Amino acid sequence: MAYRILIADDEEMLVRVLREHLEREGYVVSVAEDGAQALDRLNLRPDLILLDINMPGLDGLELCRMIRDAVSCPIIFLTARITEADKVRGFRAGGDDYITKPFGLQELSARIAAHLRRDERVKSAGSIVSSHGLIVDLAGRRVLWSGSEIRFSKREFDIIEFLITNKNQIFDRERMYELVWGLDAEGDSSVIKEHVRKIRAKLLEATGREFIETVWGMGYRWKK
Amino acid sequence: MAYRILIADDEEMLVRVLREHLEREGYVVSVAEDGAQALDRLNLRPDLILLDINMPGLDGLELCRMIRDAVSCPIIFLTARITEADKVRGFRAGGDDYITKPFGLQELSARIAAHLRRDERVKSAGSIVSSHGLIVDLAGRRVLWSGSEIRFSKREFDIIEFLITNKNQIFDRERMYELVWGLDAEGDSSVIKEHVRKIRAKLLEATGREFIETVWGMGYRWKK
DNA sequence: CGAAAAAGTCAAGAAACGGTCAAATTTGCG
DNA sequence: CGCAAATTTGACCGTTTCTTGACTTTTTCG
Repeated sequence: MAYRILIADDEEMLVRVLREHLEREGYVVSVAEDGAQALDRLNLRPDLILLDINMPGLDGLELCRMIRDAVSCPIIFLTARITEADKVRGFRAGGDDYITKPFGLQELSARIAAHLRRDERVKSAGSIVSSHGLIVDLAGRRVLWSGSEIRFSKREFDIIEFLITNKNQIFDRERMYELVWGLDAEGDSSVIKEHVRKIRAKLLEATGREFIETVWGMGYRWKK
Repeated sequence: MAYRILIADDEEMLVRVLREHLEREGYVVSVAEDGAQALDRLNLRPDLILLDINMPGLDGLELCRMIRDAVSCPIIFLTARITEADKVRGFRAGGDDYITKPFGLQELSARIAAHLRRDERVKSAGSIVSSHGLIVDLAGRRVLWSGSEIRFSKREFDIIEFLITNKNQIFDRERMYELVWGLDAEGDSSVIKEHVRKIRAKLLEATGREFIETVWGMGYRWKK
């Protein structure tokens, strides 16, 4: 299946060239001309986003953060010129790479391919996710905080893994129960209340922070 | 629950064959013979639309855009022949796929299935819809306005989600009650008055704008 | 104008939900 | 088998949210 690339840029000429080039390489391209449209187009679940950092409307970095909240695909900034400070801010906001205008199409293609490959690897490897300094090692099934391990039982880790890999999404207890215990599981989803309590207690004790948020009537979510 | 497919095409023979074939595959099929009828049938909330691009009356692309304004389901164009330029225009107008006549029923089935699967993924993954700067995060079940969150209760969010994903359509309270609470719900649809009041108050307080419009005697609609 | 229908407002009781705890049951392991 | 840890269950309580019904305002139309 073809990779989907979202171009968020308002320079018509540039967009036209990019679209043509990328479509020739077999990508499915969609375009957004401003921030709001870009957010809207996330519906299409792009595999990679090319984001012009200077678009009308929303601030580019802010936009990047919002995109990051919704999808996890690589984001490459397109930008006129860039300082070291810009770079740092960009990476903080969740960008993965920069390419400064004007750029060659060959170079762009190479970077896109690299990111897609890397993303593919990460997805399949199942590895480490971190969240405000908390390191969750999915392969090793351990949670680390400033060097030392916080111990969780199997169920507890299952729940953490589930929530953290679906960061910022909300799941009610029914749904979590189905997805963590399995569709065919019988039993009462209210067990989750108890597990969540334990997880929270351990995390709070070790880190002093709250990671799991309750949204009344809707469910739980892992804070970004 | 069976998927609903809307066929918008005026060639009687073709429609008859399609209907029979799709019904045999378990879909619920409805047919529109011109643009106006197609728009009307959107009430049935189809899960996918097969749209003949050359129908009497409205221009096909224009029709596609109007459909797109109202519903978000996949739209597959049925067309006699197609150039690259047509394709681009079609995608711009919000089409998702093309299939050129004459086509095999097998191929059509495959494409339909693929789109329904993808759409299901998107729906369950949840996504983001924006409306005049208001950002509704379906997965995170929250509403953002210029960076900060406007809090809504579950029912309130359900209603917002429903209206905004059916932008520009009007729903009377009965219908909204059925579709948001569920067909089997018992109770009085006049609760909606109260929820709408709360939603409006919160939105107005935060944004200074009206998003939900009352159409006297008809119902409510989310302003485009 | 004036009556009837539709929509909006408000307050209060009902219902649903989440957090907590302790006790019961199951599981893993020596 | 038998112990300890993990998991599940059920009950309770304070809170938040939902619903209801009475009442007011707005709109329509004879």
